[in-house]
Amino acid sequence: MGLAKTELFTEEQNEIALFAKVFGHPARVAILQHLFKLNSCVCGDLVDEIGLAQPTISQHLKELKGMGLIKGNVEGTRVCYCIDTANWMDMKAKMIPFLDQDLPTNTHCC
Amino acid sequence: MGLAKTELFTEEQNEIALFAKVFGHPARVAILQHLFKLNSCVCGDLVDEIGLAQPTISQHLKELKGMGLIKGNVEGTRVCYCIDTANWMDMKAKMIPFLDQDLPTNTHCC
DNA sequence: TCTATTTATTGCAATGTTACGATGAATAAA
DNA sequence: TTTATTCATCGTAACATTGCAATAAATAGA
Repeated sequence: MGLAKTELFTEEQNEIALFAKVFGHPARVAILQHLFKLNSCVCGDLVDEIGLAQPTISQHLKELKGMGLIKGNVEGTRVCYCIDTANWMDMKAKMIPFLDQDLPTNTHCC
Repeated sequence: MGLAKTELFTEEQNEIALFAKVFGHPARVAILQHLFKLNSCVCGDLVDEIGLAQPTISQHLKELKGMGLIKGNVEGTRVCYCIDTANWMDMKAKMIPFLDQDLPTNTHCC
C-alpha cells in the first residue's frame, strides 16, 4: 500500500505523525539545526553546508515549508529561509506533551 | 533512491531522524498512546483497538521494539507489550532538546 | 538585451513503507 | 494427541520517498 489509513486515527495522532515524519530525515534535521544556529536566515549555503545536490535540498526545504516550520523570503536571485517561530511553537505544543507523558510504572509484566 | 545518505550527517542528526521516523505513522502513535494510557501492558487488544489487521499491527510493534521504545513479554499464547521506560527517557533526552531549541529572533528577513 | 547566478520544477531510477492474506510457530485447553 | 488461540513471518501489491540530472523560471548585472 505505502500510505497510512489516516481515517482510523484521531486528528491528534495524525498531526503528531505528520510532524514526526518531516523530522524523519537527517537532512531536514540538519537544515533546521543550521537555521537555529545562525539565528537568522540562510539561503542556498545549505547546499554547501550539507552535501546533497541542490534539487534535493530544495525538495527538503519544500517539505519543511509545507508543514509550516520554515518560511522563505526572496532576496534577488536568492531565497532566504528561516524558522517560522509561531508555527514552531505550535508544533512543540503538540509534540512535547506526546514525548513527555508520565511514564507508567509497570505493574505485572515487562 | 529511497534511502537517506546517512554518512553526510552527524550521529545526533541520524538518531533524531530515526526516532522521528518511528513516530511518523499514526498507528505507532496510537499504539504508544494506548500503552501509556493503560499504565501497564497490552497484547493483541491493539488489533481491536486500532482498526488494522493483525499482521500490520505486529509489524508496527516490531518497529517500535526495534527502536527500543517498547518491550514484549510472552504470556502463554499472548504477548504483552509495554513502554520501555529507560529507553523512552533516553529518547526524550535526545528529542526534546531538538524541539525545544531557543527560537531565533529573526533579524533582517522573514 | 544578453549573460550569469540562484532556486524551483520535472522526470526518472532505486529503494523504502504500508497493508493484508496466507501460513507458520508456540502454547493452552480439551 | 488433537484443536483452538494468538502472534510472527512471508510474500506481494500499491504507493511513497530519496536523490539527482536536466531544465525552467526569475532576477541582477554587464
